[in-house]
Amino acid sequence: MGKKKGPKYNQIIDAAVKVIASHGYHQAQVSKIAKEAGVADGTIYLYFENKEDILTSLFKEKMGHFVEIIRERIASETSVEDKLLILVKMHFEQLQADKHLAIVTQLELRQSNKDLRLKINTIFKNYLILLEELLTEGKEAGYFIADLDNRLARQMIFGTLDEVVTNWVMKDCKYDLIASAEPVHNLLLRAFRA
Amino acid sequence: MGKKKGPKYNQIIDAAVKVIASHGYHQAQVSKIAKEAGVADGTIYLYFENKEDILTSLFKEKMGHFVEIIRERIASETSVEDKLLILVKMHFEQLQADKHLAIVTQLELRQSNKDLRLKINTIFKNYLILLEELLTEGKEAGYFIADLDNRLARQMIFGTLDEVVTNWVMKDCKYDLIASAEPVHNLLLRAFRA
Amino acid sequence: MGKKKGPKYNQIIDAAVKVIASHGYHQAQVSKIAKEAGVADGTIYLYFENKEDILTSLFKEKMGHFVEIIRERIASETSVEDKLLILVKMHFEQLQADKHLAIVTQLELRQSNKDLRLKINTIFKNYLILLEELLTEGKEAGYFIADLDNRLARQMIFGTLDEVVTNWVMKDCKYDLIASAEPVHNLLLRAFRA
Amino acid sequence: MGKKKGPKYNQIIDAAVKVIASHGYHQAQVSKIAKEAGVADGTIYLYFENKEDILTSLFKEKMGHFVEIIRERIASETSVEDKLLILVKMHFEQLQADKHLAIVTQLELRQSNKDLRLKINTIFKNYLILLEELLTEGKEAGYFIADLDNRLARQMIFGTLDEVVTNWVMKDCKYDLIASAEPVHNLLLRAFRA
DNA sequence: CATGAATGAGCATTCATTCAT
DNA sequence: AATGAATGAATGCTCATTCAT
Repeated sequence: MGKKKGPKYNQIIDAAVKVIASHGYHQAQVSKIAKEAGVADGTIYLYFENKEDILTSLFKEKMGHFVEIIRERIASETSVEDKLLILVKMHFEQLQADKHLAIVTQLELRQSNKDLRLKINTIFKNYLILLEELLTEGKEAGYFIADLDNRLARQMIFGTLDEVVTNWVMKDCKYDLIASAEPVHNLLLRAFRA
Repeated sequence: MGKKKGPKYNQIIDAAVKVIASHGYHQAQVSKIAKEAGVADGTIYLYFENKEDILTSLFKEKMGHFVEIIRERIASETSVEDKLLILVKMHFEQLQADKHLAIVTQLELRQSNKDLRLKINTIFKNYLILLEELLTEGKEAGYFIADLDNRLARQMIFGTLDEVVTNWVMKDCKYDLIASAEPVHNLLLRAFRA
Repeated sequence: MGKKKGPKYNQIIDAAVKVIASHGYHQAQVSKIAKEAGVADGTIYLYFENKEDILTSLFKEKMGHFVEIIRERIASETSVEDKLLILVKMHFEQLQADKHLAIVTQLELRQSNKDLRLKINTIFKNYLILLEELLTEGKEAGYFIADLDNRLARQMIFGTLDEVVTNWVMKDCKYDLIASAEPVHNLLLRAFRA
Repeated sequence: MGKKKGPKYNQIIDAAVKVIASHGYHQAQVSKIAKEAGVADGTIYLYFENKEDILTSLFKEKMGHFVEIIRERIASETSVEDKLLILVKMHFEQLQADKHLAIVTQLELRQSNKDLRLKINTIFKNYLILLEELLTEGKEAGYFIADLDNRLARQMIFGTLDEVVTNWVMKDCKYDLIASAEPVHNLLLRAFRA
């Protein structure tokens, strides 16, 4: 069981996103996802351990590269300030690019049980590491205040971005999220700048 | 049905907090709450419409005054900066004072369905209003930058505080949350200060 | 318990008829009957053994004299044919006179469990005895065919009257039931007349 | 849901008849029916929408053809009198042939709520239509009195047959019901014959 | 690989009845 | 006598998961 790969693996994940986004987490039964994916209920279990595994995998597949993409794009920048701007922009861009996914990750998946949420947090660890690297780099370069508490600053960045996105999703994604990137970036810089 | 009042009303709510905190949202059956409260299952329904009503009431009773208390305490301060410090401190204090409640509000209740979460958000509206008042006051007094975007700043404050508390809860509340109040306050002030 | 008499006894029975007629058998909770009667739930149990006892008593009180009244009125007639006409007329009259009661006895009370219905049948026994007496009298007087099977004839009379009344109730009692008395009487006589 | 077909569909209906007949309507829990049918509780819901659907289907399956069978058998007769005799005989025969079913339809199913009973009545409508056709035919052929009221006559036939069967069921089906067909037929004919 | 029929544990809620006041 | 708050047993239905085909 749980043999990943094969085209059905992605079919099922995409079906899950679609079903959860349109019916909500609690109405996303395995049979509904199977139907949407065009496979039999049992087939799901050839690709995933159990229902929770679909959701965790969904998160990994869709958000796993999230950090890598940002990290790569940032590498070519020299200034920490620009790096942070890129990060904020890309965070917003990636979620605005797939509104179904935004609904799923910001609202629906948070209704999952604690275990699932813990696994999701694991995936975020790389994001947190990236944030701390950025903060350290900023401090070492003398751009950020020397005694900035990395954990706190990281929580401020992530908390702010997450709250901004969640508010946007709750307003039905009907305004331009990316337009908020620069103002948010400015506010964060003001907080951290030496 | 749903005649609030009577000591049992509070007994049941306290039992719900305890049961949810120790068993988790999805393992908090009505019968378990009743047993913990020392009443019969049916008695629950003399005080609450249904299970969701227990949770909404729990939130209203425990968090409803949250904002009022902060607002009153803040009224006696003159400086906006001090007001914000009080707010951050009290936010942390109230949650650290009842760790069970912190677990319930930061982790467990967020697993509830969309309807319940919408009701919970309604209760938060007053908090957001208070935050915006504070921001406006700060701008008018010339303490905060004149073109500060209220919505963004409010999202930064709430997002940061919420993320800080959630991280603390996920680390089993084992360090002093209140100690973070001043550093958080400093960071926020840096971001907003003219 | 079950001490009959006292004005509340009748209050409760009348309330039961009203509640059952307007809300239906399955929505006639004891608490609803108590409220309608203007007494506390517990008071019901000072006058009745249990819920079933309310219904049986209701039937006894309202239908118990049914047969006696008919029997008395019939006594003064000499012809069996006229006696049967009186019986049919009075059967229809008594039910048309209290439509609430007609709904309760023809439709709602038949949803009760088998035990209750058996008790109700006991009350009807006197009616069946009266019918058989009439049939025997008719046969002895030579009006009715000599080899008329009393049981069958009794079932025909009761089955027909009951079906006619039930159809009338199901049509919302909106036509004149008593007008059917003579035609029904004629048909029955044709069947039995020597 | 509710995909009729498959042997289990009939297994479940037969189990329902058996369970209701032996335990009574109010003690016929879904789990009891499932156990009797030799399937899991959940399997019931692959074949029926809900519990009420089991009972309605039971009635349709077992009584739905009742009228058709009588109608077909009657078609080959020429005399109205013989047709009526066939009808009475077959009515009794079909119920005597399955005593469990007789108990269920004459006693238990009448305890069901109004909705279910309305659905049951719909099924009976064809029976009433058949009766009226027979009466009209008899009048046109000059066998029955010209001014016979169809509705009344129909109520007399149905009321009588139903009462005869119900009495038989309440006497535990311990005498021969079919033996009553001819006497009942004679009585009815006497009532209607010109 | 794929199917989908079958499984069966799990739970919120109602309401007749009691009994301390 | 009268109250009404408290009781707690009882049950239809869902849905993640399995396994024979």
